[in-house]
Amino acid sequence: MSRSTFSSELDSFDLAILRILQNDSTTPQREVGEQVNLSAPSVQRRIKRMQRDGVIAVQAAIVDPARVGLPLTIIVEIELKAETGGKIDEIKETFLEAPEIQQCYYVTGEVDFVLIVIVSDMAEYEDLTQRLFFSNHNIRKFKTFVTMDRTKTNTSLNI
Amino acid sequence: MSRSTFSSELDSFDLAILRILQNDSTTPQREVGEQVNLSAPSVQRRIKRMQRDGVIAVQAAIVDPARVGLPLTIIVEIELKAETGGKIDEIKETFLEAPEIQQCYYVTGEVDFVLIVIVSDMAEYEDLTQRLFFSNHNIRKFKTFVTMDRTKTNTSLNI
DNA sequence: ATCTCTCGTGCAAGTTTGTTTCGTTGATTG
DNA sequence: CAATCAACGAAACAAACTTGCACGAGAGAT
Repeated sequence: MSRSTFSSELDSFDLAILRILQNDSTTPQREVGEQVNLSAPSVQRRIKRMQRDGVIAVQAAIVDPARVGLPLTIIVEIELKAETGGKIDEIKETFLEAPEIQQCYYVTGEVDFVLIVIVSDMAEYEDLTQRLFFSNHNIRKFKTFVTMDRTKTNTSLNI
Repeated sequence: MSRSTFSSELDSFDLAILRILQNDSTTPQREVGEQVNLSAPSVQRRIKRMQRDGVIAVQAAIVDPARVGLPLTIIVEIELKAETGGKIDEIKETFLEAPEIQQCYYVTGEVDFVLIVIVSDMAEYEDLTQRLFFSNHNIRKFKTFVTMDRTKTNTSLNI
């Protein structure tokens, strides 16, 4: 089995390694190697390359928000004003800077952005809406969905 | 500084450790210790406990979906039929089992579920809608938002 | 076909990190 | 005040990571 000439291409070994690490990144390289039939150094070189190339974005500890005082997950749909053309990047930047906004998607359809916000209580969310939504003249309106249950919050992909 | 008598409570050391690990879980315990003013064994004991107690859900490699052949992120809003009361758990189970569904939130408001789906192309998404949405008689309707840009897909919390 | 260049590999040695042990300290309680 | 308990750090130890090196397979050129 051989690697493509493009360094950014992944072969079946790389995918097998990713399948393991996206479920548990603490798995020792030796054990990963055993599962994919590769030596530990080889596994390490592949991981290093995938980190360098951005295939692996980060290795992170995923924290349960309810256990650190952030029991409220809120999904927000944002609709911009029609004439808001060149200000998209500006709005994205605003959302990127807000630590309460965990995820932000720029979407097609009836709305323009979908946000996932994680806060400690409704007061904090109200404060956020004042700072980021009501005071932003490019936002026509927004809709709030309070989540009752975080049924599934995976980080792994179907690879 | 002391720990509460409840083993599941977190003190400021624990939070400091989490702040580091949720951004980079490969940080050596020794280095974490230096940053929070604790010895490496102490850091380790706290990490172990937080893993055991579920404060740290998993440590995972976060993979860029576009780099592994999954360039399409789709957000789906699902509205159930009114009489669908006791079948919520059944529907949740369906979503939990589907590997293309990365996230699922059960929400209040105009819709009942918000899903984040990651697939390779529209054909795969259409297939998913047939299998999970159209064939499910508890679903009244669903709305699809195709994302143009994954502006922010953090896993870290504002702690 | 043969040569050569490149790339990835495994092994082994060396380095760093993670883990366990053990004695001490400080706070709490009887 | 003594006993108890929980958490700590230093040191010893085990495991994992990292690096250097030589080998072998595949690609391209002659």
